[in-house]
Amino acid sequence: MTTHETSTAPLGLRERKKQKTRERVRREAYRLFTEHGYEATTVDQIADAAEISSSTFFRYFPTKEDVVIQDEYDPALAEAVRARPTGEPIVDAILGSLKGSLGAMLQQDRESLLLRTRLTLNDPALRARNVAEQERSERAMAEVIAERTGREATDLEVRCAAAALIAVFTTLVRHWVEGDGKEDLAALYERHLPLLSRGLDF
Amino acid sequence: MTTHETSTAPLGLRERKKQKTRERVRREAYRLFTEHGYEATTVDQIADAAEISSSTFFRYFPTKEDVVIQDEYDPALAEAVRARPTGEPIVDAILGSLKGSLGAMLQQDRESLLLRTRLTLNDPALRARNVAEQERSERAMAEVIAERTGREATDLEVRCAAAALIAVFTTLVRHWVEGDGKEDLAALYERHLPLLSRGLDF
DNA sequence: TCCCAAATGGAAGTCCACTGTCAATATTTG
DNA sequence: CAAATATTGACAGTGGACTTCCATTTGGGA
Repeated sequence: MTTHETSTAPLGLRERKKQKTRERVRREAYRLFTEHGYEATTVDQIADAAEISSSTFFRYFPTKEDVVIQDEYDPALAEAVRARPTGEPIVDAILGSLKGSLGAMLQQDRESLLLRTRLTLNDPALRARNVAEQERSERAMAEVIAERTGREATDLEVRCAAAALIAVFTTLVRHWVEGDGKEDLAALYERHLPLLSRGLDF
Repeated sequence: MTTHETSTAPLGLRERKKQKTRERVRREAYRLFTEHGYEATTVDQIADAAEISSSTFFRYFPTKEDVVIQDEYDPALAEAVRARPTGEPIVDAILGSLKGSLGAMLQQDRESLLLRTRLTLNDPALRARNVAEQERSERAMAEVIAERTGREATDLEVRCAAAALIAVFTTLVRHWVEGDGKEDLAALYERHLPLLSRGLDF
């Protein structure tokens, strides 16, 4: 499940239409982006494909960049980790979470994750956006670690740990994408995350 | 020393002038960027400040982004690590390098590093560029680790380690910049890098 | 059913990065 | 010094993201 349903009143026709349009625009945008690249695709083309005017496009998305979402798996991960017992080491807690609902989530969104990641990894213009997301992930992770250890989230040690964790995540996802998603992402985590808990023995 | 002097024939007036101009443009660009931000500064303004026409600007720099240099400390680090004894664990090797010429280099470029880092950290448009640099750093680091351990640089384990290292570097530099460079960067490395070698004990 | 507010399309317009051309000027070379 | 060559400025584009405005359409409530 990708979208957070806000507890839902019957939702009139108008709203439903808007939602449809929003989805359609995104779908077409992604299609064009993967076909021709992000930069090479103009807003006009997206608008045409989605059968709206370009002014309407900007009513839905403040900028072209905003079409590219990022439904934050890492914050979701942070959330999942929160549910784990406090004594458990952080790496174990993460791996534990992956076996639960989070793993299912990953499987479900596999296609779209693959697509989006490939885009943000390859298209320079999208990277900036991605970096911002990554920072949020780092902060979220730092907060979880802080909660679990009674330290401050701003503690340099904690920030470093969070950064290292997210960096490994990213590396694994990148590897996974490079292999067209054929490998099992969860297995990659299980195999390589312990590197950080046992220490770099190089 | 920031620029690599190519072994130098007497270098005519024409060349000397070009070099001057190049420097002037960059200097003015940086000044304007820090004053008003990267996006908010137009090429015309830079050209005016540097007293050239905007067409000349583009003769010197293919794109506006290209004005922002990045003299790659991390690859330099990789180089320094190469000089260390092979048996030494990677983290120790890095810390060892910092005490040598690399440390001096950091001190020397302190101001400009501070300036540039602040820029690339705060200005979304510059991040993309930065990310590319970071990837190069990761690859360079991965290669060093590979050399020292007889593994492949493409080994996932190696890539993860390199990514984690660079991530911690970045975190430390960011912290350093946030504190206006008042702390001792080398000391930060010494204090926090061991986190990775002893393992995340959270 | 009728009216209002919201959503849309269309067109014209702004801003800025970047390109192409050409004539003027500066440097080099012989 | 003169001819050849390189560098520059001025100027007029182009393309694409984003804005503004207004007339039209559409959905929702009375």
